[in-house]
Amino acid sequence: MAHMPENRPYHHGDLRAALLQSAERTLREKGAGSLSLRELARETGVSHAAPSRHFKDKQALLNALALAGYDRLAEALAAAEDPTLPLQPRLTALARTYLGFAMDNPELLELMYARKHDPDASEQMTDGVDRTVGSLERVIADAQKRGEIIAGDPRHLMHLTGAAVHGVAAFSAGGWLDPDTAGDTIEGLIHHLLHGLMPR
Amino acid sequence: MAHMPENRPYHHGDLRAALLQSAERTLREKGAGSLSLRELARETGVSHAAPSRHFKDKQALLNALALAGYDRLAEALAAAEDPTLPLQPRLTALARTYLGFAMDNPELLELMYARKHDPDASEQMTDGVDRTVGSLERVIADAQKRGEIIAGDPRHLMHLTGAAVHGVAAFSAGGWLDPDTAGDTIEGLIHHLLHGLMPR
DNA sequence: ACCTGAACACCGTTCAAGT
DNA sequence: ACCTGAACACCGTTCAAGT
Repeated sequence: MAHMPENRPYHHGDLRAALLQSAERTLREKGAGSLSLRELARETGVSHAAPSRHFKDKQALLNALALAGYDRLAEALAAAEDPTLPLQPRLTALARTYLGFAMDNPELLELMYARKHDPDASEQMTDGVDRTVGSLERVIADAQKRGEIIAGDPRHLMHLTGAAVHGVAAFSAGGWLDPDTAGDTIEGLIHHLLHGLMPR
Repeated sequence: MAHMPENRPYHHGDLRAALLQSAERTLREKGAGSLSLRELARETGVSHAAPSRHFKDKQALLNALALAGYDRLAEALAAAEDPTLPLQPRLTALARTYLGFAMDNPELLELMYARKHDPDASEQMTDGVDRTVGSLERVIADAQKRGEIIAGDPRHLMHLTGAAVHGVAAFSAGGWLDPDTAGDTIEGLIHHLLHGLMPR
């Protein structure tokens, strides 16, 4: 009458991780709007009340997804950071990486920047944003030291550059910018930010 | 026993407009997440099934809200357009207007750029974006004619500039950029886009 | 510690029927 | 034409109870 393996209490090991993984699939395939805790529980083969042991409510699960997103984005940016490159290609590589993440994970990006601040989780979010834009700050500070970029508060320049890159990425991920030319647009953005739009 | 004025069939005139108005209040006060058709109907004093005569489903109501948002934004931008101004202040005025709209209507902005495309309503959305960025295109084309901006596809320059401005606005509205310095950031963005970040 | 089952108060959508 | 009332199939959240 033993109809279940005995090596785990009820399910297949780590419900929390299983829920997050299933949630990310649903997010990618059907969007954040049609993500239901009950359906998630169903897919994972667990009762509808089980998730509440791991996430106090739906928002907590969404927050966890967003935080994981920041981890992956920050990692991708760190991997794209190449201090041996000249300034412009170095910045362009970062911007292209951000754009790539946005187009591969449009729903996740939306979630990451959604204004649903559990005032406590909002700390972690701000930290996620900081880590994400942090690679930019290093590049800018470096370039200033070498005199390749004008002086000025590096955080101000970072915010401005980061926001601009995010704007192109958000437009592209949202479908308002032709995906085929999004790469050119982001390249043009970096170029014109560095050289200016005015003649000479 | 006449407990209702006879000059209207059931409710107070224009249910569609009443629903939209009530929805926009809820959007501003409690966010898009807690916007329910049933509660809207309750507030408007009508049965929960009544809204369906005016909006085929919830998404249709959200689309209508977003479209109204584009109308208001495009109108504000058109009002801020001053062809007698020199290039930089002229662009800065547009960017500041966009930023102001974003900070006054953060939830509405999110809705306007949400990727929930009923493939039919998506046409109207794209049109809304076009009208919104359209004022930018005129400024850029003008400036090119006067030789104040380098030659090149004006639509490319418009997309790039528009996306950058949107990025700063989205960061500010989302709370990732200090609201007190958002104005400086957007001014810096326009300045550096025109003059470049590189020395000389 | 971790999960279940039942219960509660909500949803959006549909559809016959009323005025 | 416009709205109602009832019905259906879902939700998220909570909580006693089981293992």
